Amino acid sequence: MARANEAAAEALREYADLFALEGGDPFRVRSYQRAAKAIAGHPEDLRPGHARDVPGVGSAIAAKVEEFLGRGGFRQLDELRAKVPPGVRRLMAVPSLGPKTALFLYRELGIDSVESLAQAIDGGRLRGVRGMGPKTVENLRRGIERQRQAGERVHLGVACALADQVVESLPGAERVAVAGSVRRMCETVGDIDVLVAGPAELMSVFTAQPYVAEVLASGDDKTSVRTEQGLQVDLRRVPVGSWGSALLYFTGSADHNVRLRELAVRKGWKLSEYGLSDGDRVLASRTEEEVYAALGMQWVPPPLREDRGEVEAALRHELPVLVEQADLRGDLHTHTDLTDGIASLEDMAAAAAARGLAYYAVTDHAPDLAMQRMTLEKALAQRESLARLQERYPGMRLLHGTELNIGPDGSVDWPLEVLEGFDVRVASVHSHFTQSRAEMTRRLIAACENPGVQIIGHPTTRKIGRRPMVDADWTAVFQAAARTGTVLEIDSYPDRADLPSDLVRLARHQGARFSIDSDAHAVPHLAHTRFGVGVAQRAGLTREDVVNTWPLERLLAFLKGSADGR
DNA sequence: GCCGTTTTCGGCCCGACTGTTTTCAGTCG
Repeated sequence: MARANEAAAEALREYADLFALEGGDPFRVRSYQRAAKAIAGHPEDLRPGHARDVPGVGSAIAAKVEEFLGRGGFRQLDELRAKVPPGVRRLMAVPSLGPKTALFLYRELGIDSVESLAQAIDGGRLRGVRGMGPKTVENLRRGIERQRQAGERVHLGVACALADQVVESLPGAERVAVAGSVRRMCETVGDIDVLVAGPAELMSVFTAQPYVAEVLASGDDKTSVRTEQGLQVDLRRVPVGSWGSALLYFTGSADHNVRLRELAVRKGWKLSEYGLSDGDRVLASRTEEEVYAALGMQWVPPPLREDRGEVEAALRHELPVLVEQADLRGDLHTHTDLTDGIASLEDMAAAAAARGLAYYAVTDHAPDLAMQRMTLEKALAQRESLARLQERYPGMRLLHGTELNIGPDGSVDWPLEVLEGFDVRVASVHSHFTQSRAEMTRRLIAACENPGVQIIGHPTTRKIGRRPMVDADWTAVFQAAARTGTVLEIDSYPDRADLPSDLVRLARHQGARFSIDSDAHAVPHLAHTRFGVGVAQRAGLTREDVVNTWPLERLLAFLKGSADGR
């Protein structure tokens, strides 16, 4: 993936933040933000001399990017960094705290970090300060609390990118694999575990990598570092002969491992990272499959290794055949630059075809989300463009869809006769997140019962580390979804992972079906479905549970039938 | 700072919500 793009985009995001903090022109701030978004979402790697090829990058930003590609920074960024302490920028990450307030707190009260803000709140120093009423202070306190709960953990998208980078930086290894919570596809990750087999020099290769900020500990068999972004990475070197048992041990979860060790003990054996052994005799160690087989079990896919019934199922040889990314035949929730995507309809469709999809729904936002400036006329014009574009893709069916807005009362943008003109109708909550449980439950059930609604998009609306899930009686909502044949989305965006896997389990128990969608706003986002598949696997979903693994005809019949049946 | 069937200057996603305010500023999607 385009690593230079992400680094350059992050530099521009930082510059936009610092520029905003300095009171810079908001339109210029937005230009930097837009350029960052466009660069991050650009399907091609940035190359020197080609920054201007990215839409939204003009001559001024191109010059900054070119300088960044050359030396990892640019002059204007350096100057602003010298003026504004990094902690002040981090203040802006506190929900409800923007640039104006951050600068005010810094200038007037000397608050230059989230920590000093927390101290100021606890010490009552904000009392009586202009604009800092009790509710504002309480909101800030809660925002800081929410950040702390997310703690040092990052979402899986960040963790996977770093883990991939670590693996690629160790080409001298005989074997290398990511273990731990990343391998289990946990929605958030506290540290990254990587396993290698090979010479001891790999450790010094590792500590010399540019992403390493600090070496916490380093020996021949285990090295721990902290990266620039604050994440800890543990690299463990194991003998190739015990690769399987080591991978098993370091993949976890701890609870799963405990259960396996108990099984071994019951047979009079011992299981450790070095192997499954009977006294001095090693029974299995080279591969995970051998170890599980020796214990009389099926190999357990890592996303299931949480001691939530998978051990028993594996002993009975009744593990589900989990849905995989290759099973996805289509994507039912994507955007274009007609609303808030950054790529054209043509480019998104081409990328979808290149991914081998059999069907692809374009679901731009509907008019009730006013910021998107959508109109029925625009939607109908898009439908015509889509029909013309279809001729280019005999192997892929283009579906015209929409992402509706579920209003506070559960209603959506258009009347049924308009909705029926769309092949795919996703409906999502985008506002009024703080309704009571009773109101939110009624709202979501009303959406399920609307015959024009086929899929509920990102049902909880959470954003990891930023916004909690809305409060609803999920059992009641999922029962309504099952009863009406309304599909529940697993939004694959790694900072959403929404539904979360625990709720997917609950919903499946109620008989609901799911779609695993990218919610792509740019070409590279189409690949995010790997994360959505991880959520589904952790919940034990099979192909049958996921409607966009189905052949198109079956999918369309299901969507239509569920609408008719209400 | 970007961009151009509104076109080389003058717009730029726009409205709602929140908490504070006495007429509005900041934040968010």
